Amino acid sequence: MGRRQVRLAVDPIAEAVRNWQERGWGSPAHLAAALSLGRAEDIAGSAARAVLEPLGLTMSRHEMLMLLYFSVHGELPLGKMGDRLMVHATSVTNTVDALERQGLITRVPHPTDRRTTRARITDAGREMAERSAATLAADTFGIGVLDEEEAAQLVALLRKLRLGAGDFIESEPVDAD
Amino acid sequence: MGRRQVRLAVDPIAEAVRNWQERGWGSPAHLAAALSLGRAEDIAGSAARAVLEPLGLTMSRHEMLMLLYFSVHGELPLGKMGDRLMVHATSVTNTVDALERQGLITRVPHPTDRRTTRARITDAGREMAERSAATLAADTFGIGVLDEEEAAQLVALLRKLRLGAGDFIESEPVDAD
DNA sequence: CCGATTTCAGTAAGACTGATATTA
DNA sequence: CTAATATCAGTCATACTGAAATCG
Repeated sequence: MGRRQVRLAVDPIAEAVRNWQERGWGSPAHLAAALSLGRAEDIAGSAARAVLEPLGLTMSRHEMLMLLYFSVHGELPLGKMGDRLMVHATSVTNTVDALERQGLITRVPHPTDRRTTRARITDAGREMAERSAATLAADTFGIGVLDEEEAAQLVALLRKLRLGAGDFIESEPVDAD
Repeated sequence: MGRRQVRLAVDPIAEAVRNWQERGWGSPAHLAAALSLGRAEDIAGSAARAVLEPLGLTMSRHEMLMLLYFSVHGELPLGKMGDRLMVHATSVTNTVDALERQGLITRVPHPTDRRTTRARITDAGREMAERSAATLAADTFGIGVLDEEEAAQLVALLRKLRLGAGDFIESEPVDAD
């Protein structure tokens, strides 16, 4: 997970942009942005994984656990979770297996549709969710060098990207009251 | 690679932020930024992988190929490549194996230090590098919804993040002349 | 019979650990 | 002898495909 940490003497992205321009391969703004996204995700992701690992969680497991934690009845069909987390059905099975082995969730049969199975978060799962969330927050999700305004700018830029990629449907912004 | 594509009715990140605030778990700006980074990388990464896959390349292989393509003599020691690409030595071995199998690079012995091996890009490798680079650029690296100014803003924000994480050493900005 | 839901078996790429051979 | 370099064997988490079982 993550990548080897070696401090480089020059910014490799700036260098890639320079090379790109020298060959006349078109505007490098999007190249630099794409490369930056990859590195930034690795930075934030590595920090998150480092926090989660001693808790016995991976990113996938943590995401599923939080999804269940915030669900209305602490319980969701596996298929719904696959949609929400945007992962394959087989990956859902794997992740549910892992979390169930850890006692953080349990599989419960759907009362009416006997094809479907639901996952339900356990008390231990709730405790774990609160603990991992608090630890991640205390670590500022690995991006604490950005202040709140910069983080907000980042979110706004990336929201346009996500919207353009069809990640979700545009809707009225809901202010927390 | 990538994740299952299902258009959601609401922005899952906005929802996570709302849940976060309701529990009083502190300022959600960094949460939203971290989640956005993950999704954005997935969007750009999936687009890149979709372009590279029909060429027989993965991200790792493509990065190594471009590194060699832009190197002064088309040739680098494996260890140096590991530093530059920030991957483990064993991963370098794997990637070099794959590219060599494809005839895009060859292993050449180091003339003086017989411990080290160098990878050299072949003519076929150069053609492939130019082809994959051109195709990725034509695809705007999967982030074409952003205009050049937005891409530049993104790069600037993420540069601060990378710098803070010790990705590279700050140095004088080099304007392309 | 058709389609939805979940699971299983198997494959692949990647990151890692630990051990090993070679050589500076 | 010690450190550096590269490789190998094996493990792990993840993503995927194709097939199967169950059931509406």
